[in-house]
Amino acid sequence: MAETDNSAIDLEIIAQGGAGKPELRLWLRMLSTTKLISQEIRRRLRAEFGATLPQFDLLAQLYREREGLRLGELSKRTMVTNGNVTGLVERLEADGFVIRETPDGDRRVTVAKLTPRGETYFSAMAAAHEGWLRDIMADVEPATVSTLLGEIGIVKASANNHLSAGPAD
Amino acid sequence: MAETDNSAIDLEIIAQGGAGKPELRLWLRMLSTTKLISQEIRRRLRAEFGATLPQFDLLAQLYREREGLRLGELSKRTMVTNGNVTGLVERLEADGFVIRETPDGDRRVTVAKLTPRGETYFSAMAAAHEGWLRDIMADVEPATVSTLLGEIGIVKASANNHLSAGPAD
DNA sequence: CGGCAATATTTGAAATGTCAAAGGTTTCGG
DNA sequence: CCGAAACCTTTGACATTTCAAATATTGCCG
Repeated sequence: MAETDNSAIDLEIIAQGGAGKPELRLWLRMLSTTKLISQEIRRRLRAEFGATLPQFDLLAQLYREREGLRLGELSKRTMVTNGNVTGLVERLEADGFVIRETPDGDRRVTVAKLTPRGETYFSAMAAAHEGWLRDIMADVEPATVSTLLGEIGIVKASANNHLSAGPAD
Repeated sequence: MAETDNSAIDLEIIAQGGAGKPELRLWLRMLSTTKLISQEIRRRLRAEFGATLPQFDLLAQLYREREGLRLGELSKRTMVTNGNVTGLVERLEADGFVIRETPDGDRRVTVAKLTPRGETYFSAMAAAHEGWLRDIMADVEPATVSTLLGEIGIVKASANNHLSAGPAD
């Protein structure tokens, strides 16, 4: 069961002793790796900026679209449910990083956009965030990073084609 | 705005799919892929078994250790915080899938173990779960699965070696 | 013009997630 | 033994998460 991994923190134990089905093993390894890195990023975001990961994600989307985004669009891009976006934007607005406004044309819609303060705040976080990732992946060869980017893309495409709800964007 | 404006210079590309630093792109792709598959698994677990993903994870650990596990050990293996394990086990116990007991030797400890009903329940879920994964990854070549397993292992090892808290024990 | 389906967001209940602080229980040094 | 340190779990405050139901608004069709 020991392969190249001695970590005690390891979801992969679910698989039958490491001899299990390859797809299952791959999934468990992806999941535990992502969880590990997420927790590290979250820890640093919290310690250095007092922010959470979902907040960072949401701000990142708004940073790309200076005109702002409708909440439904934010929901799709961040892969967060509608109801969740409401609460996230509420808290970010309370902190002064975001403002909500309803366009004249369609009063069903709420558009969120960054405030100047939000832009400054996110800029600092983004720079740090990128450095953290280079640090975390410091032992991974550039060629491996490149290969992984493509192969994980294949996995993502496959998953997208086999959703019970039908392919989503 | 003239002189001391160095805040938002080359960060436009952050969080974007097209260009930018390879490590960042890889991370974002890993994250979105994992999120996508997690959501699919969660949907099916809920629809077919009325279970949640964290519950499934926890039961999987107990299934492998028929003698039961201390809550702290469960916390490490599932990568869930201590406080969270308490609530998870509480709900699973209320549903009759798990029992808690305190060993005679050390009354600080709580050990959780599967009930017979819990074993039956988990067996069924595990079988289905494995099938779902083969389905979701149906378009990924076996050779790619194998390559990915190794390369993601490298990423995980690198992350583990660069945790701000020091390597996870 | 009236009504109804489609669209967009909010709300509410329940579960999960974090961290920090508080509770008991051992264990060990003096 | 006694008291302090170490250990294990629970609790509490908050944020995030999902789904489903409720609201609100628009657009279209008859």
